[in-house]
Amino acid sequence: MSQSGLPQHEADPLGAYVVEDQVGFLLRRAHQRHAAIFLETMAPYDLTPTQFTALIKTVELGRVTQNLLGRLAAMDPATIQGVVRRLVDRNLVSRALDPMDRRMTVLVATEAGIALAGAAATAARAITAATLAPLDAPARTQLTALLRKLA
Amino acid sequence: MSQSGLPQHEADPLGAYVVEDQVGFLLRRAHQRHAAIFLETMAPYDLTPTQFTALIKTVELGRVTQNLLGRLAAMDPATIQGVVRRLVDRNLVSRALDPMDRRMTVLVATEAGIALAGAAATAARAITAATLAPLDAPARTQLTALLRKLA
DNA sequence: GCCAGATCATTTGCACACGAATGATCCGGC
DNA sequence: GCCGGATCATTCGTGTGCAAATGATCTGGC
Repeated sequence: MSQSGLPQHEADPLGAYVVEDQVGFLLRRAHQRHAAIFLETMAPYDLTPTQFTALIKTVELGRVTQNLLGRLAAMDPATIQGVVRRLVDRNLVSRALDPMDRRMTVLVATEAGIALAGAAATAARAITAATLAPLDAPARTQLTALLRKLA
Repeated sequence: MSQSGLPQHEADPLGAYVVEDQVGFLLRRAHQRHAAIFLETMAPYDLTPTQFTALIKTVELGRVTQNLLGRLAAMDPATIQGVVRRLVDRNLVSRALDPMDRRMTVLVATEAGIALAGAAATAARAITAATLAPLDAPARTQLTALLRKLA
């Protein structure tokens, strides 16, 4: 009852479902590859993608609340907490209490943080380029536009 | 020395670098959103994206080595180890020693695993559709093609 | 036969990622 | 004024994700 050409298995219970063709699988792979490129290129500055994003946004904003920073950098409160703690431990960001609202701690990038952010931003351009290297110029623009809509 | 219209900060040390426009940031956001959709839709089957992928591939292949499964499912040995352990704990996959090569353990999906994979594959189609919902049909095809090239 | 190098699986350590729960604080409405 | 609901930050538990190290085993070359 199994004379089909299928590999050592009777019927296919998956109904022609192919994991490798699904957006989710492809997104996970692409994200993994980018993370690998990021960590290697950013190694001199010892910043992870999330740490880099949080630092950049803090520099941009001047003063931010931790939760707000998390929302802007796409991290939930539980995640941004650890990220900020590591930045504070390295003296790239400083905490200050907000006298107006004692629930909040205001974050400000230190001089060292601003300097590192500037240098790291240059590396980040190279990371974007390396990630998009398999695509030609129009395809890069297209991909970016499509991903933005997906958000 | 700061009469520009920039927000409460002197010069911009980032050189017009905008994190939100980088592929890495967009990939991370898109991946997060997909994961959220996945977990919610797959809740009845209690499978994470990686667990689902590993299960599907095991069902497809009939018999696999753990490391090979990891390579096919885009997970390194350290990661696939935990994923497979959880599947084995739930009796969706069984382990067997390979008498030909005592380093390897051969994985086979159980009846329950095959049945669950079939049901979950249906949910997975809905997940792909929901993830791509913000895009029209041609854009979906385009995005999938672009992501594939990026891998 | 044997040994060097490769491969398999596991473990440890660190860093996201998020749901859920907690305690402190703020705010609007009454 | 006070109280219920919202917001801020933290913690816990679970699950990826990967580098690096380990021990067991296989393989090719000699």
